[in-house]
Amino acid sequence: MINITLPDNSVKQFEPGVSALDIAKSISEGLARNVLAAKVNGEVWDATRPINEDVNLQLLTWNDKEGKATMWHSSAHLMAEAIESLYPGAKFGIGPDIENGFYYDIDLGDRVISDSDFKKIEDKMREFAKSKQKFCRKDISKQDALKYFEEKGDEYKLELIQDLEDGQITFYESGEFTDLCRGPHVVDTSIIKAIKILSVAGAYWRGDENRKQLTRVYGITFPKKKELDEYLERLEEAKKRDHRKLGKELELFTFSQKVGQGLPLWLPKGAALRERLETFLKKVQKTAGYQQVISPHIGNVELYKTSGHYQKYGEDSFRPITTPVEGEEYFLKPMNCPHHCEMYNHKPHSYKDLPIRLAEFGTVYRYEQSGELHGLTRVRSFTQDDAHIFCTPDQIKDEFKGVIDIIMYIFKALNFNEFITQISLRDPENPEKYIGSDENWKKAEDAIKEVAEEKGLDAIIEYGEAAFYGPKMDFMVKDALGRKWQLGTIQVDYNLPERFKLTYIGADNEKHRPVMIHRAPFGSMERFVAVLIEHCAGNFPLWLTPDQAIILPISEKYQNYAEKVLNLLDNSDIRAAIDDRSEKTGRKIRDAELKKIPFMLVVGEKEAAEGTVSVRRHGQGDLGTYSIDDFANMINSEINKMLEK
RNA sequence: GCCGAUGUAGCUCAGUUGGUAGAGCAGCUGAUUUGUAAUCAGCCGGUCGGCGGUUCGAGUCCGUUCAUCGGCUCCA
Repeated sequence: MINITLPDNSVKQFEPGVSALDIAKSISEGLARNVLAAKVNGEVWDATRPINEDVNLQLLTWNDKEGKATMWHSSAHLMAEAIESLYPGAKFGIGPDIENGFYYDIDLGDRVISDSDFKKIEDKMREFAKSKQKFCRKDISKQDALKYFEEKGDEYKLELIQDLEDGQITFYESGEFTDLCRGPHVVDTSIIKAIKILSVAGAYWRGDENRKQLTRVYGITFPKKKELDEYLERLEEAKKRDHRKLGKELELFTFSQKVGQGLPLWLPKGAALRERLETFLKKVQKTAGYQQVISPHIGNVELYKTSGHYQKYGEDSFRPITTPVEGEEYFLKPMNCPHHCEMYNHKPHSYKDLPIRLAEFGTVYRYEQSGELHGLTRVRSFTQDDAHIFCTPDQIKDEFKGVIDIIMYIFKALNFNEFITQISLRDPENPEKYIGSDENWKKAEDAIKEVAEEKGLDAIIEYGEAAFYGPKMDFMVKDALGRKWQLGTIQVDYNLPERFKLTYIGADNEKHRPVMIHRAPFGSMERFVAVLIEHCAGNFPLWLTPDQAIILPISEKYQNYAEKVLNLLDNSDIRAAIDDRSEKTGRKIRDAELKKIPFMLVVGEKEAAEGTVSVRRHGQGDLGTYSIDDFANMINSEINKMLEK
């Protein structure tokens, strides 16, 4: 007999060779029906795989992340089987489960799959699912595995098998489909009840741009139709938060084909909102010892030859600007650092001057590939809330701390509670890839890790993700559809100080090389505003929102009073407007609600007589009558609370 | 840049097998003077993304190009 320890620490005894499914059955039939896989000593197994020794066992169902992953992975096989039967001779790359569903990369030869083919694939999958195909795991020798796919003529699987070790290779069979796969899988296909093919896209084999592009088909499945419907509904809801849609509806920004792709036009409301963000950050930075600077939008080619950007990116950039002078070339600036380096260089510096923190809302231009452009999150012209800190190696830690404080304060003021912190360090295997001394790198990397710890950041450490010029820390936030975008960034740079020959005179009266820290808490104004819109679904924090209140006179008779209220609010720095259309109050309220204006102030006979306003809050309804002072105080105290450090 | 899809009025969309465009909202004008999510009426508005082709005739078919969307690759 073997001992099976369950998650509640209870121990049950079974004959060797028992499967997780058998154990589930011994608990209840209902549980057995829902088991998708099992975690055996921490490793996810097929529920049917025999267990031959004492183990810790956790049964996995749809409620477990690994359970979902198992079902989606099995669904990928099911989809491949369906596609193979509909498109004979199709060759298969890889077909993993992903965060929401699964995909399979397929070489269809000359054939294409488009949206209109989804239904027949779904139908075929449903047909196979119903037939209760069992997933059978089979150990196979490398030689036999190669032989199988040679006969099938699938060069992708052959390539994958070449990289595997003999003795470690398994096949899974379900119905007519056999796949190279390490598993695990669900017991049989009948658990897959609701099926949706979501989209099709091109994807390079092994992620390599120079290799063949396969057809990637995305899908998702659920054990119940209701769950699929809910998922699709959630997707629809998420699309309503899309910053491109809201940006248009709220008249924040627009694009014009005539102006050019990826070149955002900030409309009055959007520009005002952005300016408030900039003013807010400028104020914070002033307190933190930054100095604002301004540099031009173009720079001589020599600047970028010095910085090294010309050699590396010259060809993929906007083309140089030529002048009447033969051979003279300028570039639109793709970053602000070289300009700031030259500012540092305008005079000699003492160690007593450091750290020097130069900040600029600097607009930069980068020729992103056309397929990369995406609303405000990926554009060709954007404004970085940039700053460069020139300091000694020993000051890195304190400077990092200071920047993190700024970023955390910003995130708090904007209700960003969920973000991902990533620390990117050297690849320990290839230290020669990086510029700067080993000693300095170690100092900086340790400083970053320590600061993250001290600040209580739950940071992910990625080795090998550092730039060649220094380690960095990035802050990422997800958009409405779960796509990750990098916002804030803090990067150490040993390269540019070298290239620009930056120096300071130390206490020893010798010249030393300062370290440069690039940092941008927002990242770029464009991307930040985009993510912010999706985050709050257009309901901006009160201090930031375009119109904080709208005054709704009941009729023309109260227009004068409405103007008086507007004036008084203006005196209290509250942004308000009057809806003086000859519409019914219900209509004005409806329109104000749709415009997501936080406060609606209804004024009529009673309010005019008493000098009050009748307050309605967006999404909440009537709050009752307030004196104008009380209302102004309410708004301002709410704002002050949000902006508390 | 690559794969797939989409492009009709400011916005959201309709437009049967090819017979030179239609709705709602927005806008304008007028009436209405209104109390917590849409008052009524009239009017204006489109070289159907651009260019080329097939056809007696193209929003509808074909080619090409531009832009957008979903991915891939990229992101100093």
